[in-house]
Amino acid sequence: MPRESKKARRERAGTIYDLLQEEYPDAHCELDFESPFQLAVATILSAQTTDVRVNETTPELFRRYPDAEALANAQQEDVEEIVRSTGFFRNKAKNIIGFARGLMADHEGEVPRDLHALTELPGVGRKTANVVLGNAFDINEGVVVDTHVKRLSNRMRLTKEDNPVRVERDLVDLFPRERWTMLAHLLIWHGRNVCDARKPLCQKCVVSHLCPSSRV
DNA sequence: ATCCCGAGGG
DNA sequence: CCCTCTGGAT
Repeated sequence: MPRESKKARRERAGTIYDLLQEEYPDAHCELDFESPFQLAVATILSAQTTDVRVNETTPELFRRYPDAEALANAQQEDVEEIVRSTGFFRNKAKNIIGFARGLMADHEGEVPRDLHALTELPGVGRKTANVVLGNAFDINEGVVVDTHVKRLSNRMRLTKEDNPVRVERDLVDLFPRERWTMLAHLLIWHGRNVCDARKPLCQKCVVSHLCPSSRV
């Protein structure tokens, strides 16, 4: 089996995208939010946790701390109690308060529409920044690479990299910019519903014929 | 590389 | 019990 050419991989990637979009026409960000600030906070909380669990904690969190000014003045113990069930709760409470204070100090309480400015803020890495830019501002700055995107990209051999930054570099090279945000949603939905981490349901997978890891 | 750290599934 | 869930900081 010869090494797949760049052109062939781009075509395969495009077909995978089309089939997944057909399968998940309503794929979207499943975190509940009403502002860029709320999406950023919810995304920080979503580390190593299901979005369902995040959505259980954020109504109370945003009721008490609806914006950066309120959260910047919060007591850490109060925030810890609200976000406890998301795991890593001490770090997450510290991070979202630090994030709010950073917004107040450097951005007049508003979330910047800039990847570098975002990643300078406490608790915000490249993944979180890409989520905010793509889903709060409709800016296709990069591809969100989370645990699902990394796993599926490797299984489908859209990349051979393990480092998330390198995975993203391969993905932005394979897909046109206007597809970057939706690509992550499609891979995440497929990862949750079919291409499970432990027991992938290759029999139910609409792209199994394009996947080198398929066991069908 | 390691720490943070909760909940649900198999 | 072990693994996984939209990671980031040190």
